[in-house]
Amino acid sequence: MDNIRRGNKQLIKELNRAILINTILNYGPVSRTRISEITDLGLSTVSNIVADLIKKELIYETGEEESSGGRRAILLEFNCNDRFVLGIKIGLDGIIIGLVNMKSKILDQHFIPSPVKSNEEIVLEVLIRAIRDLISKNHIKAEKILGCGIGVSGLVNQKEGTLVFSKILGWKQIRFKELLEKEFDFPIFVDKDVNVLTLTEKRFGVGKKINNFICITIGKGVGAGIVIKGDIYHGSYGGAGDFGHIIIDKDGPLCYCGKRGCLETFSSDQFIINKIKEALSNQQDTIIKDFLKKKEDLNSITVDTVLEAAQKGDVISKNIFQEVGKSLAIGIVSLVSLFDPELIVLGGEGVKAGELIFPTMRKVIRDNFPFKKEIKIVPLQPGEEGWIIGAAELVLSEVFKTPIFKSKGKVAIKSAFHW
Amino acid sequence: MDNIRRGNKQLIKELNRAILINTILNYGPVSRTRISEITDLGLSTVSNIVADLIKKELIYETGEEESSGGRRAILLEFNCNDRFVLGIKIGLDGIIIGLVNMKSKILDQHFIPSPVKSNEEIVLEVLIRAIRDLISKNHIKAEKILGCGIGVSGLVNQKEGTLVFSKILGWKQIRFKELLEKEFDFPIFVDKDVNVLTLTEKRFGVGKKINNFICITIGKGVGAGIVIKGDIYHGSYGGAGDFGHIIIDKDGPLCYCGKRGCLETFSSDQFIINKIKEALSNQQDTIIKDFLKKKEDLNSITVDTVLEAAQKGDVISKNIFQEVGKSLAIGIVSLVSLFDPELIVLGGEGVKAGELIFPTMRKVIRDNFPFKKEIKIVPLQPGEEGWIIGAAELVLSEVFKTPIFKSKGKVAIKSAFHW
DNA sequence: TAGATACTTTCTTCACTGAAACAAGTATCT
DNA sequence: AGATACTTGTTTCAGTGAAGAAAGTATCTA
Repeated sequence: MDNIRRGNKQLIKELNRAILINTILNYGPVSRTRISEITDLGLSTVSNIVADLIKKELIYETGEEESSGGRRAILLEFNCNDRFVLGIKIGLDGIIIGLVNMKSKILDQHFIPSPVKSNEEIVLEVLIRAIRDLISKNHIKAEKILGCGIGVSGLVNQKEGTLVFSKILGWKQIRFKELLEKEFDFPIFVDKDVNVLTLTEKRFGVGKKINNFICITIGKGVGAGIVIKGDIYHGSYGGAGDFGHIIIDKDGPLCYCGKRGCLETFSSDQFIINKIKEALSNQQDTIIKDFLKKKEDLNSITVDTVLEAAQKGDVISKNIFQEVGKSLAIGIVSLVSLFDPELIVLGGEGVKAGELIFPTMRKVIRDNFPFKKEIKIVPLQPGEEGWIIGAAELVLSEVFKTPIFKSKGKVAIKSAFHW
Repeated sequence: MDNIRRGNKQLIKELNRAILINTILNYGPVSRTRISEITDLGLSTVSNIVADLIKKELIYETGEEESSGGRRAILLEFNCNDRFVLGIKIGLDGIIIGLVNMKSKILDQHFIPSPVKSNEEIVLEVLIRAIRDLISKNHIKAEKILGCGIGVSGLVNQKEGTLVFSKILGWKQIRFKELLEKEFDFPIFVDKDVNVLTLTEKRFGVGKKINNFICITIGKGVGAGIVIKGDIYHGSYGGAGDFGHIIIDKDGPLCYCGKRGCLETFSSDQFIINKIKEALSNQQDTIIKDFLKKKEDLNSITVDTVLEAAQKGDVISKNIFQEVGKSLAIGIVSLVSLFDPELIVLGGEGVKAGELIFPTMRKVIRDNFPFKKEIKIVPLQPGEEGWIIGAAELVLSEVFKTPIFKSKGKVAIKSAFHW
């Protein structure tokens, strides 16, 4: 209540423009009359606002509809290629950068191999060059870029736009926002990679119309993006959704995070590798042996090695994935108890092993909720687009944010509703 | 965005009235000029709205302030005793019912001993009589009652206003809303007891200015009320916050809920009783023996018995409480990993044993987060007011809800901003 | 040409706004 | 004590500009 703007003509104006633009985004191409019907705004009001928005080049007329017995309707469309957004995903393998239009369509994307194990300066240098290259290659004026969103693995301070710490990347304290904003004239937004992927699912994917859901990523680590009442939930200090570090075994083994019995100690890539190494050193019968050139070459084993073995029918390997499935299920059971979500989405590298993990996982979940009707669990198609679109969405969601709330402090980005 | 009202004069009007009433509620008694400063509304606007609200008897002038060098300010106050709300808490021991004014002050309250193990009809009958008695005893016209909030232990369907199932009360499928609304002309709101208590803390207690926090109740069961972005989070099906049934030991003992290793199997009243019985049957040395008249009278042991023993220094009993503390800590660690809240509040019967439980709990939490700065954990004073105020708040929060959102379906309650 | 549908123009309404007027006090000087 | 200046709080009133209503225009079909 306290953070709501007072009512005056300015608010009405912005609000109705927001409603109108959103209607065109969702229903477009669409006529004035139809907009009036959908939004319940007066026809003259719609006409006036439309005229204003056309003048400002935010929308444009794009032909006529078939007649339905009278004058043909003039269709309106959002001018989504007038300005652009950059979406960046920083991963262990490298950086993916994409140019995205205002309707979240990827226009161009590039991959820059990893500058991992680098320090702040080098990472930033690579990013700056990548951004400049992308902009110039697409012949876009820099002032047409609305902003840049970055998704990165680790603990992120959203407000400061810094990566506080990332175990996987081996980085800490990288001031993306501050340093990139020095270089460019558009705002930078940073968030955890899981949250970025979750955002994509919320806006365009399986979570589109769902208010409360959780998107779990399985891979090097285990994380979760939490959507509550339609928004990503970050927690008070940005650390929410640390699904990999809930405790599923109170007297379990020590985790690198300092706790005991974390889910991640039973389900991450490292767990799989450790398990298979253990099996090998116990002389257990697994075809992984045949994969190794030298017998001692244990360090060359990756999750993909084990996955391949399991897919070829190796029992030991299959069992390991099943065990991962069981542990994930235990974690999900707790998630469901706490969040009671409508949907759980599974993403990340780990879905590649889905066939091996999910059946056990689903079974354990079912067994644990005998009185509850089946919980909707949907695996995601792997791919890079999700990350880019989500990162770009960090910017777009700000641009198209409902103009009802007071903006405290200096405004990071100008809302589309008073361009 | 889709659920936001379109901008027009009506919205401006309601919005500014809402802002003004809220300002008076928060800062009152307060002058027109001060309201203008706080809200940023024009002075003439404030005067106009005030005149309107005085006419509608929502606010009134209540004397003058000391002069600060000029004309004395006329103070305005919210007319909080013009209408009333009922708050009911249904517990194992009985029903507490309270008459609450619009500023959440309890004006009268009564206790009706338990109709537990009764069927739907009897429970409803008792409630109806209790409500009638309270209203007539206080000489209040029924039309002055805005609504009635009910807090009850168990799984609640908020929308339907039903208790779906309660293990503790042994009830299922009680249609509070439907049946009580047949009897009375005001709307009924039902929520889980934990959420009701949490609501009180959010509005008036330690959580007042905190956006994200969790309120844990310890007692017959273990539950949690979750506050996210200032609102209680219910989950998609009303089951969120089932903290007692997160899994802290994946291979732990079977819980009555059908899962294995639930927190509640390590921390509820039943756990404490079972543990002490076990100790007694193992002939361990505890002064509880002396408490029992007959040696075999094991079933007379309650948590209070064990608590008394522990407070008298009984080592076995003390250890049990410490074990509870440890298990709760493990659960809280997972909560923190998932929610990253600013604050954790501890309430419920269990706080009586706080001295025995909390030190261990805090230590285990600290040990588990070596890299994290201390987490704020605040125990609550036990008492009944919290339940009543929270239950009443279920109604008041609807009455004073920000008038920005579209109300879908038929409106449950008329907002104060267009009385 | 009648009827339907889409859009535009013109005019009205009404809640906020800001400036000025008014009201009622304090401070200070004679 | 009375006059004057200043301060603070409230009301009045003309003005603004957004939505909205109604009437008019444009364009299509049958």
